[in-house]
Amino acid sequence: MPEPLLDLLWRNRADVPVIRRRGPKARHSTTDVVTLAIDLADEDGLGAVTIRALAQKLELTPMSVYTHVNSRDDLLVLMADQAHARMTPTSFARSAWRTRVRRVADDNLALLKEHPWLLDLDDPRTALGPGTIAKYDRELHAFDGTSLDDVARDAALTFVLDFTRATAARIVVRPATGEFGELWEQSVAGLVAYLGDDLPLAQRVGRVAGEAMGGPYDAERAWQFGLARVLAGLADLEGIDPAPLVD
Amino acid sequence: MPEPLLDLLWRNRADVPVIRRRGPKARHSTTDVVTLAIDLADEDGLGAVTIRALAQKLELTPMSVYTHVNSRDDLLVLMADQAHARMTPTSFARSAWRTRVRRVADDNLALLKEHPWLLDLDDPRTALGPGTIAKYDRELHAFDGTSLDDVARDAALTFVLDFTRATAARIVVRPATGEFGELWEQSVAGLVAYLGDDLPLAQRVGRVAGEAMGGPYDAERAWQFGLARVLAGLADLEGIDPAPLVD
DNA sequence: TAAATCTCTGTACGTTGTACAGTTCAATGT
DNA sequence: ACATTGAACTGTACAACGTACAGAGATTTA
Repeated sequence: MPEPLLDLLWRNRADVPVIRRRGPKARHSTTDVVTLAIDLADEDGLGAVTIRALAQKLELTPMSVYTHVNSRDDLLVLMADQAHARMTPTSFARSAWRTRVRRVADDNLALLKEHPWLLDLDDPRTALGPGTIAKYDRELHAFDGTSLDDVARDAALTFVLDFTRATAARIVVRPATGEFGELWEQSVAGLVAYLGDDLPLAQRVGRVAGEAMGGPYDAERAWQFGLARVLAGLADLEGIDPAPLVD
Repeated sequence: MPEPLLDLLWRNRADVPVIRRRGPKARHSTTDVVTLAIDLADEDGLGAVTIRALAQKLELTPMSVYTHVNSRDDLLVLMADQAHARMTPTSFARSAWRTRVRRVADDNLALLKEHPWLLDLDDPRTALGPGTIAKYDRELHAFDGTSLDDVARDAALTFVLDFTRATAARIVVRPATGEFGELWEQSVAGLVAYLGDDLPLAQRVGRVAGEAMGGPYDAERAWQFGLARVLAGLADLEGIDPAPLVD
């Protein structure tokens, strides 16, 4: 039986590693397993990460996968932590907090674009992993030099990351083409008939926003809109807002 | 075979209803089916909404459920729309936009507390339903009298709702007690050992934020923090911000 | 009365996670 | 040297899921 999740998460520790195990050597390392699982998820989403598919990639039988992880849920946590650990953050250099926060948001958006399946994953145990904790620490430093106390600092970071995640979800999952597109258009046509002249505001705004969404520039625009709101909201908290130096 | 999803969503229309169907009368209305499905979800989450469980509640065989809905996915969309339709919004009265936006956020938080499963549901077809569209229209009106154009109005509402959803997700899903609690404490104990003295900022902030989260007041505090940021961010957009009248 | 078209049923299939009982093999204790 | 231990791996099997498909029975329409 594999080690508990916590130990698997921290498997790259310098401590206590080299107790030669008995039995045959494992054909794959834990990292191999997790990496291949991430490949599956990157290609076809979390749904494609089945024990059987993973076993095939590893050239093992399905049940042998359980030699390496205790359950599929544990595997997903390991995947998330590895993704967080492998993230390559933009340096904060000597920039003002606004710029640093912007970098945090941009980096997280990039992360979620690269690994959209992270959006479908919400296991609190992810917070136990070294990759996730290191990311948390790094991003907390974005607020260095501000007047935020510890609780506010955590809340502010959460605020930024929640925004990023929500917007990423809207940017990233865009099938919207192919034969699904036709079905959608049909539905919208029928919808117009049902709506008639009711709810004019919703119709007008929905149409405008929908058209804008068709264009390639809107995802970016929504992102900039929201990010500017986030920064303004946080600046308000600062009271006296040091003029952005690098923006 | 049941009608297409769009027609099921709009089944309460005054138009075209009374064409007497042939065969036997259905033992349940579509609304019955959806209501019972919502009951299941309210009690035990979306995972409890299985065709078989629903069939049992309806005193039908599993396959008979498909007389009323085309698929489980369609059912979920119907559930979401009904939840939106049954929402009882707080009146805007004659309040300032800040107050109105606050009401929108509060109402949505209440909705998500009542139906946490809405957090697990992300089918774009929900936007086709009358309940959802009416909600969209009502909430867009929160920005009446501001300088926002249509695109910005949609973006602003999205911004508020995304924040609400993210915070609700953190507030609502709190098992955290029972025997799971022990397992968690064990993990945290082990985690402390692994962490040692590394990442002091993450440790300090994480501890403080974590302790605050234990207390009953913090969920509320995070909510107020974020909501204040959202309002400040939007106020910034307004440029000249009319003093809040009712706050 | 016959045809059409509904509701509802029973059986069955494919896919999923994974429990359980082995088999094989390398390191350890004697 | 040899038995013991424990780890890696395998094969079979089960329960739960969504739902395809073929029909049975009821009720309206021609």
